[in-house]
Amino acid sequence: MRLSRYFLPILKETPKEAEIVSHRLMLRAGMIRQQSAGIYSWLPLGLKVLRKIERIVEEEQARAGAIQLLMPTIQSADLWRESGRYDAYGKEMLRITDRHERDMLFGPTNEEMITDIFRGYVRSYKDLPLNLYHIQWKFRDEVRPRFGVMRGREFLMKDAYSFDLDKESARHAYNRMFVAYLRTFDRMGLKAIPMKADTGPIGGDMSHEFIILADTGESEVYCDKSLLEMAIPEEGTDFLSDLTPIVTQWTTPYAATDEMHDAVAFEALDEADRVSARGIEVGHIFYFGTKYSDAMGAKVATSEGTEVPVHMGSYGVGVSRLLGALIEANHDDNGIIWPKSVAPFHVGLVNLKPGDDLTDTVSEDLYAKLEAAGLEVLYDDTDTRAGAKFATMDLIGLPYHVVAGPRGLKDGLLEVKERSTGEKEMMTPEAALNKLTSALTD
RNA sequence: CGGGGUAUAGCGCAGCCUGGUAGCGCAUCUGGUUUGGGACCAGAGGGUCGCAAGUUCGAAUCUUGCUGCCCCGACCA
Repeated sequence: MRLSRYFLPILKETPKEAEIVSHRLMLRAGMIRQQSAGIYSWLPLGLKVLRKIERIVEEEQARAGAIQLLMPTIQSADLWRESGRYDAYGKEMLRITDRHERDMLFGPTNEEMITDIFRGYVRSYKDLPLNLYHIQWKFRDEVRPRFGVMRGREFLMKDAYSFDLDKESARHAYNRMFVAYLRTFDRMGLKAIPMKADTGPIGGDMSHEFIILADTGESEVYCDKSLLEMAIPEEGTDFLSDLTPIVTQWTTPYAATDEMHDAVAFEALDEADRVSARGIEVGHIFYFGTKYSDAMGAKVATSEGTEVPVHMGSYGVGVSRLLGALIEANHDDNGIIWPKSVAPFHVGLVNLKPGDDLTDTVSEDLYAKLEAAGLEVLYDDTDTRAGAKFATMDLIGLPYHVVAGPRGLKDGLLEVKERSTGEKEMMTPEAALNKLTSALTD
């Protein structure tokens, strides 16, 4: 992409409403635009990152056996009356009336609708287990939206729903999502720690929040230091096998959010192993048994020919929130530092002197070759000063910057800079091409 | 939902107290000089002063009501 043809509205000054660093940087880097409290337009650069995150989520969901579909944002109130939540949900649910005076709502979540889909088609235990998910915009009319996309009213969420014959198989479904989440966040370069969460009326030990440690987190969290270094399940993990050992490994060390915190158990740890920090919740997995299948009549026939309500679980990832969490975890004074897996572009190629034959020729050639090698390149071909170009590149945080200027090209050299370390190295265009392709394609 | 704050050009702000035709920096446009870490000079364009009512000869400024947005707390992917 040529920067001269792109839409990248960079702000030099920080809008005053932005308090936390991720919100500031997203606004300054031209990723989002606030349209109303807690409601944002996603500008091209922000949308690109959002899509990369979605892609990773989709790949890991598929690996774990979840099937993607898409449900609407607008739902009928009748479904929610069946489950009893129409009245129970409260003011967070945005209620809408259509032209026929029918009660509708903008979905804050989709348990009712997925249960309706399930009961409409599935009749037999032979069709289980089943895990259906979608990535769709949700609306929760938060009293106080804040922190940019970290607590918006409209937000993009991945929500998966599992259906199983009994509690034991539901546990396997739960474990599959547990492992998928470990891998998903790891692939984004995030350390997400599963922490015991409140299970509500169901009880048991089948609810975990996945928490990123960051100073600007909304809640206080406590965990055993060993969790920070624990190995992530491999790509080749067999999701059909018993995943209990992995889940046990990850749930045995102490880890809890504020509301589940057990100070006695925590202080039993060696002092050096105690981590207490702020956390951002980016995922939440939950087993809720037959709550909705009972209320809505989602039953299947067993091998004995009897009918039983299915056991369900739900598994959420805050996709849009993850952008905020990623920036909170990866930035410096100059701007964002994107992990390679979610960067909007892999390389920022800076032509320091557009109009100069040498820099133009070398830049255009390298631009074409990098793209041909499958890399996404933001090519700064604009006629602005060097300082402004560098500042922009640092702000938007692409993993590698390549600078083509007259000074280096006298000797046939470009400068290649790694954004995360700040390390700069002079090399020929061929060497730069090799270095970047090997660093960014794996 | 309780408490606090704020609203003036795309962004950041001054002006308001003490009413008299709206200003600064950045950004934008034109011309020139510049050119390796957010250049300089000269000129130009751009504002229903959040909305409504009131007071007044006259309201950004005073009064009342409404609305938006932000912050702190209690709740949530």
